[in-house]
Amino acid sequence: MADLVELRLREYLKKKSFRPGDALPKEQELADALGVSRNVVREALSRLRMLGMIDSRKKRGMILAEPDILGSFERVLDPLIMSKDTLHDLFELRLVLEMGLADLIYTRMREEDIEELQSIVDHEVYKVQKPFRVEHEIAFHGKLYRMTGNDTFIRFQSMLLPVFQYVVHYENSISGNTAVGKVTHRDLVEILRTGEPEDFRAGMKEHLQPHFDWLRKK
Amino acid sequence: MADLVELRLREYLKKKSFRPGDALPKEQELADALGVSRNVVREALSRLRMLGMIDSRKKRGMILAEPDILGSFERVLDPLIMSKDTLHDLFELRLVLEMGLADLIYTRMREEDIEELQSIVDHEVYKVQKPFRVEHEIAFHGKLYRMTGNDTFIRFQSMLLPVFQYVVHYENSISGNTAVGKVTHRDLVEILRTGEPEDFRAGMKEHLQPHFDWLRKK
DNA sequence: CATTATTTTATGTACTACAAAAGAAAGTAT
DNA sequence: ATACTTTCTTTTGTAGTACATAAAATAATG
Repeated sequence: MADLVELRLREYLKKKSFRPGDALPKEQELADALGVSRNVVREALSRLRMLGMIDSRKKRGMILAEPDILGSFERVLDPLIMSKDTLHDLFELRLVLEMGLADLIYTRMREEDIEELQSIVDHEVYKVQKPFRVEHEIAFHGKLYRMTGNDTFIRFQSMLLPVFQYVVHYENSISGNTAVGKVTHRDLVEILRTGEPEDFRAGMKEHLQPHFDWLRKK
Repeated sequence: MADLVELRLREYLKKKSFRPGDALPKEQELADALGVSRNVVREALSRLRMLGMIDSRKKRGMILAEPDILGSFERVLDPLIMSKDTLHDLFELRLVLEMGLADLIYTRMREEDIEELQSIVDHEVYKVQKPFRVEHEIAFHGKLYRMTGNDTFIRFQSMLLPVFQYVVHYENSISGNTAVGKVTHRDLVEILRTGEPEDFRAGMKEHLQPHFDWLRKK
């Protein structure tokens, strides 16, 4: 019944339209008000605390805080305990995100971003073993996400990294070698320099084409 | 220090490489092993239970379960307690998702999906007040997400709905009226029938153009 | 008036006790 | 001997008490 108390607390916070920084009633009062023991209230509060919705200090009581949207997400994103289906779903999600990035990137990118991307592809070493390949992928695509200037986005993508690695590994074990698209990272940088968002989307599609092919095969 | 215990439990589960369905040690044993009271262990367990990582039944003990990736997410996605910045980030995320959907949709869509989309646009009433407009948006774009056949995706989008409404409302309060793109839902359906993924992406871009313009203005 | 000491108060942790549920075991009847 | 019922037994779930700890509020002191 800690579930219920959690729900009640949530409703309470909503109803009273608390703003971040406001103080909450003390644990014992909440327990009395809800007709449960302080123990149960603490379990529920512990959950909200984990989600970053509240912050509690001794004596001062508890304060409503701005929840960290992605914090809770990170805790369950462990490829080891995810079903293969979910992993696959997240892999597709990542593909969709990369395909949709173009407009946001073009809206926000600066000259120095291009330079950094160029530097990243210049440091890429070809025909190396898998671990390094994955590193390159992360460096390049990670920079693309950062260029959106969207913090939630950036964190989201870094959370999806282990999932990505896992699926790439899985993909490898089937087809034997890492699939590489016709459009390289270097090509994408060139497109960013001279092309339009549509061109970049088309290039990214080519770059990711092996993954899309793999999807279709399944 | 429930934070710590939570972390420890998580490490423990990872180290022992438990599979869903396996039984966990009982609460008292965990408490003894970690050198804390059963109370603290319960707080940590309560968190994991909330995340869907474990499932506990009386007498039978606790079982490791497959976490519900998005369940925890839903709990904090309340526009009321989110900062304006985060809301904005999520709005952008939604735009990116819609722009990237094309390929997945084309890979999975069936004839009856088109029919349903057609039915949705046929029922749209023009020049109606805002609440209905939002309803149409949800019906149409929601169907697009469902056409991907990706459950995680579908749930993710339904979670983002309130965020979307909130931002649309905010957008309205600034520009005075709801911005509408040159490409309508009806046009998009037609593209799905006869066009290629690239055409759909271009159409979607036009459809969402007012939102992108709004982003640039900020 | 400033600074220090004391008190008060709310959270954090530990421990005990008991209710409830559900599997395990024992007992009984056909 | 098997099927059914009854009685343990065990483990989670809830309640309540006690005390440590930290920090704010208040009192005391120079």
